[in-house]
Amino acid sequence: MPELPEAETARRHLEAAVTGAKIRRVEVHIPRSARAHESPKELAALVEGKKIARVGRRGKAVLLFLDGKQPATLVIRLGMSGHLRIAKKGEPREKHLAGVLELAGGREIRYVDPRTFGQMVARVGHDPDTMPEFESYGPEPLSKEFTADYLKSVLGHRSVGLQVALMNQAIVAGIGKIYADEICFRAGIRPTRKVSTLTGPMRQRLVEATRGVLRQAIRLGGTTTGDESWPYGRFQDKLFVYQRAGEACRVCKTTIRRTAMPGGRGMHWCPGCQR
DNA sequence: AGTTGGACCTGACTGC
DNA sequence: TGCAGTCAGGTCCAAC
Repeated sequence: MPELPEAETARRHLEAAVTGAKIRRVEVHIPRSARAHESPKELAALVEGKKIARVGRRGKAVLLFLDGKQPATLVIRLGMSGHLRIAKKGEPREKHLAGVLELAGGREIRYVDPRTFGQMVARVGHDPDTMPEFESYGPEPLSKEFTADYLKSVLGHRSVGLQVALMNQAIVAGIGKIYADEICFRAGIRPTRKVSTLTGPMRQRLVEATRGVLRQAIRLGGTTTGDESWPYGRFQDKLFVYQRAGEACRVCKTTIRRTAMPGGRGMHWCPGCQR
């Protein structure tokens, strides 16, 4: 499921392959994937005929910065099964092909999204901070703004558990279930711990664990899980707790537990390593 | 305001 | 073998 490291891997892939390319035409095959727009035509009108000046990222979203008469940005939110690939025009269509960006020269960027939780949104301008998608977003976890002091200011008065807080995009952008579990493990803190009770050293460990886990995952191309929608990753071999309930902790041999979190979803953690 | 839970969606998996 | 039921989770929205 694409979180920050998977979005960053996709960003780097696209940056190398399509920077400078012109988008001739946009096709929307799953209308729901353009649901932020009145119609797919509105999306196409903002994108067609423009050049990909740069490929960026904000949280879990990939951003295509487009130059033309009216500069614009195509925001691609991958949802939980979204996947971007470069194809040659005429290659067989994927089963859940949601959208196609046809490039000058016979290639195309294909956006495939079986569960259709993701979407493509075109916005005017190049500044993510002006776009409704990112209005409430917190800092990038790999930026200088993400510090122990910042965490103190934003978590001090909250009663939610740590894993829920890490997945809140308004607190920090780009973290989902896999990395929230792994960050809590590496920081040595239980995912259920109420964030208002975190100590100063714990907040410092969280900042370091977040950076360490995300950087390593980016280096390894993200995480590939069972549903093969993300074929690039090697971080799955480095997981300590995510989807390892019932198995022995790789550090202390304690059995990894799965505990239901609000919403009925599970969090994975090691009773031996996490306090 | 912060928190919780349901809804959206499809493929993979489980159990009969 | 096949079919129904359950789970997975990013994000939004309604309700407490």
